[in-house]
Amino acid sequence: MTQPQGNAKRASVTITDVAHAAGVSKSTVSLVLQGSPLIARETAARVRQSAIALGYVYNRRAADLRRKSSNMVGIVINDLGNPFFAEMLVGMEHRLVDAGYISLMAHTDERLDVQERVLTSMQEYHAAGLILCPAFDTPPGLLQRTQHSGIPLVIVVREPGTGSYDFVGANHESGTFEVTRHLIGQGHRRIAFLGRIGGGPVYEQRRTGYQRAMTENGIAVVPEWIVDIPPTREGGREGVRQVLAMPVRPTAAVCYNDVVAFGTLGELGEHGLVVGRDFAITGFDGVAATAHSNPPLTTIDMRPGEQGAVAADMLLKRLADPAAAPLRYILEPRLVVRQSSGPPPA
Amino acid sequence: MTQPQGNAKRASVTITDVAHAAGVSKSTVSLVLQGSPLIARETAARVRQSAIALGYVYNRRAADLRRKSSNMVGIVINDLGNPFFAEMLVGMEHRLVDAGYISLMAHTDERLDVQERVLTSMQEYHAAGLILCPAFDTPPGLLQRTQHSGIPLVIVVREPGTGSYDFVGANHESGTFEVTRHLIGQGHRRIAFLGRIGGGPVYEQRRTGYQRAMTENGIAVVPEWIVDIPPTREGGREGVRQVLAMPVRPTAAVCYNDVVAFGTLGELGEHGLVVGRDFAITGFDGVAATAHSNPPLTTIDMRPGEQGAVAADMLLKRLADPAAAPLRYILEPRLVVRQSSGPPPA
DNA sequence: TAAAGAACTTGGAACGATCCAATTCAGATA
DNA sequence: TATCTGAATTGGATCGTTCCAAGTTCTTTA
Repeated sequence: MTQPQGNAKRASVTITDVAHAAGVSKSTVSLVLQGSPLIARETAARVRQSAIALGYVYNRRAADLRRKSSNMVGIVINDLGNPFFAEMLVGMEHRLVDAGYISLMAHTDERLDVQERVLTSMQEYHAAGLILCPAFDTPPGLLQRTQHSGIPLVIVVREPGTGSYDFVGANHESGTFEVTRHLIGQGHRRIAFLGRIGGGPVYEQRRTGYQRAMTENGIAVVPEWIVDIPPTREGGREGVRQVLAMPVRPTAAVCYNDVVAFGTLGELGEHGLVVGRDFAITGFDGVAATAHSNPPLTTIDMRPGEQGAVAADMLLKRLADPAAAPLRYILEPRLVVRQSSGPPPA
Repeated sequence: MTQPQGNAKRASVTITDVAHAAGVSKSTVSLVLQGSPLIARETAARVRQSAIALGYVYNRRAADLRRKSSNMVGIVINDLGNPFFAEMLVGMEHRLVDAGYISLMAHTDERLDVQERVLTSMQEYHAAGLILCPAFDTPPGLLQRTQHSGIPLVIVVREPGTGSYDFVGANHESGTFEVTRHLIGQGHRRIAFLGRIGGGPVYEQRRTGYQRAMTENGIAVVPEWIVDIPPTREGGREGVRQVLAMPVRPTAAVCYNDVVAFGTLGELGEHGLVVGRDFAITGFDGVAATAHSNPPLTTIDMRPGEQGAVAADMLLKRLADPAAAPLRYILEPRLVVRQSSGPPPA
């Protein structure tokens, strides 16, 4: 009734219709639309008028087909529920739109079959390039296949296998090393680590940083301090419960990421403990919410928005020069100290 | 060096190449790819083999051009920094991928020019349909123009003007009414409202619900209780500072949304106040993080993921039946009581 | 006055699929 | 043997652009 309407009859206005209306050839219209200086001013004006009058909309698929190009960029994200990735997506998208691209976005939610599907879909649509935050356990073969298809590919955060991809990542180990050292500096000795065990390189690196900081400061890590929990808010709560149940209770916990840390804030609060005074918590990622939680969270700032922007820029560079050597950007994390990491209670 | 490679020579493998290799015509290949039962089993198998052998990838733009269809759906979001919209996006995207669509996503960040640009871009790409969370102050004309282009359009959250669009929204007034009544039930009398003044219908409705609950319970709203702040975490902090400075201090605050509420948690904590005991806070939106903040937040659950899914379903319905009467879905919010809204201190 | 050049403009062949009408070719039927 | 049937296959037009080589005016120059 109300929806399509006038459009039902004439399928759509084409460049040829505009040409007719303006009394020129379709070639001329095409040139006008591309802003070519070859066409006389008045002609161009006339063409543009007819286009508006007819309600013409440019058909980019047809153009792209002929021209064998496109200005769509595929973005594949593994976990949009985590604000880290949401902020990264915002950073990417912003840069791409500014550069005149539009993003084909897909969320895999860590499911490999979905990832496979959306990647082929993006190839079928001839995306100009792809930015991929690989799902957990992505086989390196997938990346190779994708890369082989000839579409420029930038990998972000996780690096499955050791290919020669364009890559944007971060030094995770130095991050947890820093933050753990900070806690030790505050006087903590019994420090727990809340995260996944054996969940791929990023997990390993973050845990290693923690362990290295401990041993380098002469503190032996008690195995039970390393608590295996899923990297979610719920996981954070669970971790806290385990820590509080330990016979000799730690006074601080280094969390795998900010989301886990947020979960611990909720749980510790419910146990009547004031974070930063009764127990120290640190996060990892530097999502925007860390500055405003209760208490504000000491974290490792990974500047997610910046990482996204860097990835987008890298893809744009690659598009400009497809033959250049692989690009790499490894972000050096920064420690941001806030109230959540005070010294242990006397 | 490493990137495109073998693909540089032969631009790309087409259906014709596959046809040649398999010793059939391109029509046959096309039919095979579409899974037509017309083609003999062995022929189909042979064609599929050649396709794989040549590394053929289907060119959906070419197909779509001819077929005048597409399975891209445009999603335009106004504020991805707010987890409410991020969760909604996840809900939509999930549903669309399941239905075999892929999403062209754009984030406007409340900028009208960006919104205009991405919408035309999506039309130029002949998206099969559009889901739009309009930016602030979107002129109703834009929607009409977009709708006029013949692409099915679902509007979400904000409804600029009074068109006959497919719309997914919520009853905001009843939400704040409920939550305010809850606070009154807890014994609060001096209740502030933290949000934008004159920021469009959604703001108005939420404030109205608060005011109605107050007056219906015989409480006169002191004008200064309505605090005008931006709908951000920073805004929440700012609002708290203003409230705490009032000569006769309120004992509770109804926040415009969860993000504002999170800001207040941080700020109140820094003032040494325990939320839920010394001061009551309520949010609005029901984002996932509300269940794990410190303290967990009483909020109005708007089920953002569900709203997204409903919007996607609505678009799918519209695609199936473009001529059907406009669809509307108004979600009834639910009050979720958690620790942040305890009774006032004695 | 003819030739050369500049400034525009244009026809028609791509691009890689779909789709329709037409064709081929067994095997069945008369 | 001639005709018919139905299954399997195919040629060629088409979708809406771009792009190239070529065409048309109109000035300028020798």
